[in-house]
Amino acid sequence: MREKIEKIIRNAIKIDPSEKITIEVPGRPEHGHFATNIAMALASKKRMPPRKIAEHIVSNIQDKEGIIEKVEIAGPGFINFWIKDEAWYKSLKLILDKRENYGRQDIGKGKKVMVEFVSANPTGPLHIGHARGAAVGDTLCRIMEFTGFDVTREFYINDAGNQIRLLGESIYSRFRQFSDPEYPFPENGYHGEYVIDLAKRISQERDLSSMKEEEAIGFCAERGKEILMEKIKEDLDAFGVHFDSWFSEKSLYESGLVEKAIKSLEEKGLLYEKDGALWIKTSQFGDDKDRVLRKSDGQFTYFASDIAYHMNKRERGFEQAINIWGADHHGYIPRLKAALVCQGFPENWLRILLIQLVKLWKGGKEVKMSKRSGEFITFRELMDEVGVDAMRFVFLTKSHDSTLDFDIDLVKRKDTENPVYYVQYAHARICSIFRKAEEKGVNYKEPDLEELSCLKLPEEIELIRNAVEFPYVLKEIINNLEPHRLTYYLTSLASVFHRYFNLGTNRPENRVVTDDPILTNARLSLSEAVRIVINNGLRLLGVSAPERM
RNA sequence: GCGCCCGUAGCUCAGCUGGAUAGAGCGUUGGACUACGAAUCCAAAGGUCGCAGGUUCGAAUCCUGCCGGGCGCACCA
Repeated sequence: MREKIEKIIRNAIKIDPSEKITIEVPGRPEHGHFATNIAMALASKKRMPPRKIAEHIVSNIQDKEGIIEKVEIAGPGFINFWIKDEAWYKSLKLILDKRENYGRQDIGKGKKVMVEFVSANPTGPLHIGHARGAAVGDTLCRIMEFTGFDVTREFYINDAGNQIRLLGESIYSRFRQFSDPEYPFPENGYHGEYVIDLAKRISQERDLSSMKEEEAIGFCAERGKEILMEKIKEDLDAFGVHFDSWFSEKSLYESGLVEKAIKSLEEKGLLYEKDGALWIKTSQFGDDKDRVLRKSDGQFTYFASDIAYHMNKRERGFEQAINIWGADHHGYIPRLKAALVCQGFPENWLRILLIQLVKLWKGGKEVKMSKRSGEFITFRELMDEVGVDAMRFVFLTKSHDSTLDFDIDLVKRKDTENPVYYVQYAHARICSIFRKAEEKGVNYKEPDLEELSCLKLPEEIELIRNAVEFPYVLKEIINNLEPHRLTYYLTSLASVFHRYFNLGTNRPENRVVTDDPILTNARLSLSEAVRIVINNGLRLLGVSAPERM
């Protein structure tokens, strides 16, 4: 619908094709179904009063398809459009025809995109911050797939640094403490309960006491990492997040990709040696200063492997990379981007979405968490306590760049405080209407356009208008990488439906199921269309759409 | 000190990239079912959009400077 109006405007006045025309849904009904400010936007460029431009546009409008009921110029120069009911009925029919594919678009045109997210260190269980990243990342992926992108979900495993060594030391120390409580624990070791569990499990699998200390620590590190990765996979699986690929940092070293990356940078003259270390000239490309790739002790830094990793992403044919990171990594962005741009990567090849921190509340108090101190509530515990649907939905009700208060007691409540039930209830309610109709002997069938024309209530047109916004909402989400808009949209669609439904509470003639078979069928069609959109939307959120609650 | 994010109703947050009278949920007050499901709906009350300038026909939105809060500023990962 928007596209059609835009086309009509472009045909009515000469506009630079690059000029953007914003078409919005006005907040007040007397301003029409759609409005544009194009006349005001062009006023200064054309040196003409906006109302004059608007008049020019309006008088040149050619409505070949006959979708426009009325056009008005209002206020300083807005052009307001009213759409004919018939055009709305056609849109409604389109939803019914496309069903689970309604909203599917080819914005991406098959573009190969890698979305890397969660990427938690395998040194402990996932926590609530990871959960937020998982929810946002996975929903973004689902929406991108639905809009024509070829998406790969990847989890980057940081298994190369000394944190894995530290994990091994922590496990080994716990093992020794079983027999010798005085055995020292590593200074920055991992204190969580899970380390003790790992020590128990690993010592049952293998006789650690017969091994040399070094060997035992190495074994604990390797095995501990494996077990934790399994748990991470299980948790994500239960959350409905399935990665296509798990990429090990260690493998970058083993396959020589880090060396190769360094060599390539060297050939481009981007490296130099200073104080026994190898540096990269990122400061010339937007970073605060140059960075070390190889320390004076000969070890590569994490940054080196990260550069190699992103070069490898591109070599694997990805035309775009999206990384979803915790906000505490923001300082790292300029250097990574600089390192890629300096070797000729397109400016926006890598896009990074920062997810702000989550504050966990329980019993009216903030729960402070730290992996080192071992005081935390795990992702798994939360998921078991509040449920996947509520969790995924709540994480997407806030913009990703705003910190989020996650109140367990609140999210757990299965009542009106929880927006996920509001949307799910609308879905269940529609299913219930269909059950009721069947009980009454109504046979619902696909409507033709003619029949839909009995939908005359303003609330009915309003409902169609809201439902057909769905594809546009998805488009906006993709353009801005703001998946949280979907929950707002669904909540508002559910609201419009609930209001419509309640028209029938005291007035049977306004119910969906009435004595008039044609009207009933048309209203069932409308309800079905709403159900389809809610169902498609919830699917993209990874939230279930129950038929009963 | 420098950088990034946030500051909107009592609370938690949206605000369609500069538009018309700033929205939702919760909370408060008052209403609507012998039922197409009340997990819903209707109504009321509640705002100097952190502060001060600037840009223009027009600013919660863009720019500058302050003030608060969070997070970063390694030859760690």
